[in-house]
Amino acid sequence: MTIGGTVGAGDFIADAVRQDNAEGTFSGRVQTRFPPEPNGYLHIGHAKAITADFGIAERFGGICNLRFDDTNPDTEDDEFAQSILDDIAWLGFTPANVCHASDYFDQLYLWAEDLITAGLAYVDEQDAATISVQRGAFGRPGVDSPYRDRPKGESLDLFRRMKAGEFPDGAMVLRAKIDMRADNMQLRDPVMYRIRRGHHFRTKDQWVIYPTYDWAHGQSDAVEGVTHSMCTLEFEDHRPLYDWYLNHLELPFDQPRQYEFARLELTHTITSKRRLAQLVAEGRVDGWDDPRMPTLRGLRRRGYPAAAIRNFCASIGVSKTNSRHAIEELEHHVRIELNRLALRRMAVLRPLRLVIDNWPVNPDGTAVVDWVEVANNPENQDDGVRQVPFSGVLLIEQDDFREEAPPKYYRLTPGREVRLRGAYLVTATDQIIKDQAGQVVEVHAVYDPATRFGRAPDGRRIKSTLHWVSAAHALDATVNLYNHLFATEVPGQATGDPLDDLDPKSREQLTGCKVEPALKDDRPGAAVQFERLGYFAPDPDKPMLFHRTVGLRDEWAKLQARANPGA
RNA sequence: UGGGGUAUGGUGUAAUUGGCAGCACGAGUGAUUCUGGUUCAUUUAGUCCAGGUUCGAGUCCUGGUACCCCAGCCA
Repeated sequence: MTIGGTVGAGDFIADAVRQDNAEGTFSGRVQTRFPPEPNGYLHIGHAKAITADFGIAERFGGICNLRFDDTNPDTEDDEFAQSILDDIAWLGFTPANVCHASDYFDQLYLWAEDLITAGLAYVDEQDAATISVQRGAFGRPGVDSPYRDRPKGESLDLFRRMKAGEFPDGAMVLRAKIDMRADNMQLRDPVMYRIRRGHHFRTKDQWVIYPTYDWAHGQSDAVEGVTHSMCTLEFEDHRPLYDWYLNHLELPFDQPRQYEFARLELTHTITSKRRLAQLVAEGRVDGWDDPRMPTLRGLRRRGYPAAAIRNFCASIGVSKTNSRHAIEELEHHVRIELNRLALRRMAVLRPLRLVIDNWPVNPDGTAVVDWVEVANNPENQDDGVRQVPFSGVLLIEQDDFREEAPPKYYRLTPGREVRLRGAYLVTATDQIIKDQAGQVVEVHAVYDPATRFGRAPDGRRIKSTLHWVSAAHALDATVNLYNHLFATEVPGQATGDPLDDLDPKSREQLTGCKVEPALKDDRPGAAVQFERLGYFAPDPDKPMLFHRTVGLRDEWAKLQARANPGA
């Protein structure tokens, strides 16, 4: 996939693959994997990893597996596994195989016995705190466990009895015998197995010992025939361990190689699974699929097309630099997609009555109703047209009328002609009705009958086009405005708990909104609208654009700044 | 404190491995437009610092600086 000309040039992992192919390292074979732990929902950060994993495989004619890294029964659940499956499919990727680390528990166990037999692993009966102290510290070497040099036969016996369930949780662990004085902390006799009586969502209660990440990961890669194993930067220190295990085992394939890249960070966005889980647990959001959440499901509910997320991930590429991308970059890709495929609808969030004084009436005194034809999507004729009822009493957005127009304000103001989208050109009169508080509640205008469908026969230029609904036909709607959860972020000021930085306006509920009748079929009650992008997504997979709300908030701020340069 | 990494416009990311610092987002300006959207044109601004090698350094050498990761029986 080539997006914006930035991909394909050469991220460093692709370079490595090309070099391997040139040298015949894996006989030209390329295989990757996406290895989530099923302990939460996928978020935008995972999308980057997925895109990289599947992308590398695809670019080099290889395959990519989905592998659940399910080595910790305490935190994992089938609910999460299912959601991950769904989200990957929604994103548009198809794993070559769906695998589980737990599929390899037998093989892992056998390999562990091999290591013990080779004198490269031992059972340690100390508790976690003691082992931790013995590990030493940065710049200070660790000390050997008193069990480090126990006879192989003794370790083997103990390890078998660990598996058989003869010891309580935490009583002992299996450790690799590497080097307690290594500069790299990962090499100070890491734990390979621990006793854990948690209920595993796949293997149930079959096992009471579970492999750690480090012991399971590289070996799982090897079993599957992975060639290029990509993970995030914090595992760089683990690579020597990854290699050490593999070096001491008999492998069915060439030894895989681990590559690390920077995880995705986005402004205004929390991409820590732990934090997101906390938000859900504390009830600060409605769930993992709350439209304010940066989870794939949240983004989907917010109306983000999968293609936009894919394109974004492809465009930012893969590097080892810790960086934080601007959320605007993601939004840019969302706009591109939405502009292409979103259906347009008209809605009025804060209604203002607009009365057309010269609108005709029927012989019985009722107002004429003119069903005008409006394109569903001007960017795509195939989306067709719909009929929208126009009549003498309309509702427009309060923001679209100003009694006294500031400079550069092009919308309705007394004496000015604007276009009502798809309908007629109208000119506001001086007649303005206000309530006791001085608020404008009704505006009057006259229409030009020669401008049906918004076309001016004389070709006169109209600066502004407003959206509108017919008061008699409009549907009542409650609209939820959703925004990023962490919109209040200030650069360099994010010292405290990011959860204290929630944007209180990340969700606003507007009642008394009016939407055009065509939205009846689109379940307006369930509507989700994201104001900064201005789209409307009653059905997450069928986004719709609101007219005129695009960038309104920002534009309005600019407008006011221009109008009052001093303020 | 030891080890492992990373530094290129406001934000990200490239540079054929020593040869004109390119692209995207953002921002500014103008044009177009039945969404103040889109589209088009255009402007702005960059190699962490100090030395060195070289005809020539983002790239090589020396010495600094800043930031990230590592002391779970989490992943």
